[in-house]
Amino acid sequence: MSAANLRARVRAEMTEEIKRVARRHLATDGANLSLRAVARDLGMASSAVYRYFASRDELLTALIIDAYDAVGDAAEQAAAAAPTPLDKWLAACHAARDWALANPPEWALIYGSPVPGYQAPQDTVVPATRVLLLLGATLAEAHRGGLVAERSLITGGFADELVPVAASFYPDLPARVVADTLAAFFQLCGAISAELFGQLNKSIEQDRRGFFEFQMRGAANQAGLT
Amino acid sequence: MSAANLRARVRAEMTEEIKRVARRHLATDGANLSLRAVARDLGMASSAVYRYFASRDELLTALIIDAYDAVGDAAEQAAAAAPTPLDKWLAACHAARDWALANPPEWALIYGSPVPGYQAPQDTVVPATRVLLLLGATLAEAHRGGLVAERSLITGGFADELVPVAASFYPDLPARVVADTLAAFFQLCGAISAELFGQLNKSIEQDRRGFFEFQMRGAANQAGLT
DNA sequence: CCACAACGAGAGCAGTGCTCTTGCAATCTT
DNA sequence: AAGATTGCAAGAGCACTGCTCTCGTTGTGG
Repeated sequence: MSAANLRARVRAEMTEEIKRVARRHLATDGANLSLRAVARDLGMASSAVYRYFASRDELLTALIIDAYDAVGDAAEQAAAAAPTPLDKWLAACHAARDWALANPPEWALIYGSPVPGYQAPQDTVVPATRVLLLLGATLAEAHRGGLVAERSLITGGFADELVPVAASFYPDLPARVVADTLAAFFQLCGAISAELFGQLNKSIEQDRRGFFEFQMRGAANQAGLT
Repeated sequence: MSAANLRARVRAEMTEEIKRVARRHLATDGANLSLRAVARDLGMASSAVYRYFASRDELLTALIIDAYDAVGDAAEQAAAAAPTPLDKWLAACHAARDWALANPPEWALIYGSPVPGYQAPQDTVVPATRVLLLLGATLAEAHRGGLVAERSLITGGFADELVPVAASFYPDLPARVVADTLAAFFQLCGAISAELFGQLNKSIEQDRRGFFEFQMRGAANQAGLT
């Protein structure tokens, strides 16, 4: 049955090869990468690429899902290797930052401004939440272990909206901690994007990692994790 | 001498008109707006636009500077009308968010992923720092009034890098507060971008403003401002 | 063995940023 | 006021883009 697999195998390899070259082009062209340029690099006609991806957006979607999974993998592995919840927290944050620094255009693709005219399909929402869920799981573990300090209750309607959404993942987590998880995740994204997109242009050159950890310790502290 | 002003006046109006139409196109096309489409909307040849902006990037730069100034104005005015430092802080944050919600593509232009191939010229750095400087000034004022709580000293080389940069703006502000100002600014950007770019897609629908204020109060609290 | 589906290549369409040339109107100089 | 100069708008054109269609070819399942 090797003959039966030939086409499928070649197709899979070709798909991966296209994505690899597209990732390379992402570095220079950003979100508006040129399908023709990718095809040219592969020595094939541009129309042939459409046998593998129905449109440029579909190729972008594949890259986006891969990126979400890559940063999710990195963060989860780093967290798994750390002993305490706070260590897991910091390890996950650093892993996300390290991945972003190693793959800037892909970070921009998933956490930067949305590509104009591109509508993210449903396939992307699950991988997109992995890092957030990891932070939440870390906080939930710490909460079960009594490591999350109590703080003032939150006021406002957003807590009532947030709890039912989080209930399926962390049934026993108070609304305040859920809100802090989401806030911390946004802070993580903000810190990495700011560094990556040049917001702290010349203010900190050397110890950017230290400043990042300062911020993430602040986020953990704000959530009550010590 | 009205004749002498005619050309200059028409040119200024035309420049403003081009930017206005370009801003409108920004909403649909994002950063890769079409100069030809802008020209078409204005009823002129695409080549004529090049009399006003040497390239698409130069037009983008003009829009970026305008956007920085607009959000800076909004935040400064809001802060000026507030009594206490914490009120100023929250007012500035809400003003920035309100502006972003009213002008999403322009927010994406300045705080989203950088436009591929676009190198921000030097003209943009001063207006880009206005909101950050406003947060710093608010904290500095609170610090002079003894309203900033003392916290643990920061460790790491980033403090030594940060202080000389901040010294020209806030001579008497401790390194810890400077670091918290920068962190808070990143948190502000992260919170707005996350909301705007769809990160909290379906988790909070109604009280997004409340959740934003929750985050910004957290940032202020983290900086020691109560 | 053969029908069929998958595939690659090429031409073609409408659109893009940008340049160059051409003609015209406004401004400055004498 | 006449002439020189400059600013401006328009059009053609180049190289590029995403995408579609058609046409041979080649691997695959019945």
